[in-house]
Amino acid sequence: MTDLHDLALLKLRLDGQRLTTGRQLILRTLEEAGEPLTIPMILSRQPRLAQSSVYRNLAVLEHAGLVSKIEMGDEHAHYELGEEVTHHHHHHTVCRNCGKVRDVTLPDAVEKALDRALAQVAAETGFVLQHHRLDLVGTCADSATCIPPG
Amino acid sequence: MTDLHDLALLKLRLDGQRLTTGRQLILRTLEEAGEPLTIPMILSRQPRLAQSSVYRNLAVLEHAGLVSKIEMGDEHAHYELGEEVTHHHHHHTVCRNCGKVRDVTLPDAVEKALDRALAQVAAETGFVLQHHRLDLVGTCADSATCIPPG
DNA sequence: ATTTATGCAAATCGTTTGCAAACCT
DNA sequence: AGGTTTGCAAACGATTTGCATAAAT
Repeated sequence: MTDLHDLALLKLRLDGQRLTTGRQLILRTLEEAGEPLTIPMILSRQPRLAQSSVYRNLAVLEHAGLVSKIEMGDEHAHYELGEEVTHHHHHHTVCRNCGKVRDVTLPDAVEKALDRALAQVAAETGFVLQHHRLDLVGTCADSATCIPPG
Repeated sequence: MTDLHDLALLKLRLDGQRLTTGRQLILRTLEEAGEPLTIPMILSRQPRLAQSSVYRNLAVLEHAGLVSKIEMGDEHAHYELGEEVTHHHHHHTVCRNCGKVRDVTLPDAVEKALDRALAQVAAETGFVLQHHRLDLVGTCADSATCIPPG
């Protein structure tokens, strides 16, 4: 895996953006977490960061393709390093009880068959397919750690 | 297809709820639309309805399994008749330009293979899978009717 | 010196809620 | 007469924005 700092520098430059201290800190926080984080989670791990700057910087990082935003209805959106950074195509499980979002990977054969079927359906309707999102909705395995927020 | 009124009466009764005029009107509006509607769309089609009552009633109808809510990040949520009402298993295309949400159906074989793969993945991680959501993200075919909101 | 980023506080906007009046599929 | 639903207006909460200050990977 390419060094995150260098890749970030490159991708931000392509967008005419700088790799500031705050942006680096956000990227490192997401990298270390290894799972999707909400903004309150990022802020609690990095109290020096200002909330509004995190919102703004995540938008910049998302636009540069470094971060991907996972929106799950009403609660806080989750953020993680983008697939171009992690080289890891995946989907998400979402716990309806505690709200936790985790990465899951499908067998390659299934993913390919799905891609083909979606391209086919899109072609039939004329829809211009850019990508798809697949979420597994259910509840956590371990009720000891599955505690609703608030 | 069972008559919507009777099915609604039944399902709401099971939830200890009444089928009021407003709830009927919402259900008929969704039925006639034949596609997912946002609350502003429902209100513009039925100006007699009060916004807060529509929010409350959609929550009641969703709980009774008559309506399903489609949440797409920041914008208004979309609502449509539930699959138990329409007997029509499907997913959604979402236009990144105009925000429109449309129903799409996958070939049965693909859907079954996907179900199997997801059950397998869930079993491996212990996640208790209830259902999945699959969205095709892209842009509308017809640029003449694909106009961003606002 | 100039441009861009930051941090605070205020504004936005979809949605929810309190409460008194209306309803009674 | 009793419990539910409605409609209005106010509250909520995640996110965005205005503006003056501070950096400047």
